[in-house]
Amino acid sequence: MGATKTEHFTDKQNAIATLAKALGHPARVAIIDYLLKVDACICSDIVNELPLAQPTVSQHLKELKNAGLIKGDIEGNTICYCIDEKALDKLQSYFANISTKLEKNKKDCC
Amino acid sequence: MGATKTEHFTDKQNAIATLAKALGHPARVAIIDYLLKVDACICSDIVNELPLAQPTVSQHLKELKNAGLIKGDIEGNTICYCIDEKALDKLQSYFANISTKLEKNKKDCC
DNA sequence: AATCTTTATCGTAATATTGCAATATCAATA
DNA sequence: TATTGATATTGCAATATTACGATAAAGATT
Repeated sequence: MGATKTEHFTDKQNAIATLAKALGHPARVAIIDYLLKVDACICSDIVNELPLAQPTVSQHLKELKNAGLIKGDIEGNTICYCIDEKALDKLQSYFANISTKLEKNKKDCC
Repeated sequence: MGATKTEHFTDKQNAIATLAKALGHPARVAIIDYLLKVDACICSDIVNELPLAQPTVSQHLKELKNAGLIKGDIEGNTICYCIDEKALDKLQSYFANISTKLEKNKKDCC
């Protein structure tokens, strides 16, 4: 085996898992951090910013894009990547919701 | 290769990546969902709840525990797993912070 | 003590991820 | 049009993840 059994879970669970997985690598977290920092959508000095070879960075960008966390527009011979707010909003509200529930329950086991 | 180059990233980036990675599988999202739903720290009917074999569930629980997302206490011959608020708070504030920054920048590229 | 119940571990097969060198692509510029 | 610069793709090696059957461990029950 080795393949995730996605079909047995709800769409929502799969959606969160996909987004979380995309952020499950420090390089990809670093890319998001960088895109937030340079508040214009500066393109890929990302390669210079990261301690990884260009093909590796390109691959990480692709994964972030597939997951919907970033979008990229061609702009001449470079590409302008930027954060896709929708995906991050989804994550934000997911965790905010969890925090609310945890606050309410306030059980003291474990 | 194939091993993540964690040493090149910041502690914070690695910390977020570790937590996100732990949620990067629908079964583990489902486990968190379940622990939230049963508002007592009910133990492992989790196995019955999930479409996976017991050793597989046990492995997923171990990963959530290693990442710090859940904690488990032995209680007789069963184990009481429950959500570790600290980790979820960390995620919640990470994404809340991102949302705030996105709100502020409101750039319209891409 | 023998058995049951619950959970963990081991071993292993299938598959996915990570990383990079080499190469391709393609728009801009000389 | 030949070259440069930015990005993507291919191919491959190393490693990690996912899943589960078999088995182990250990408290509870008979």
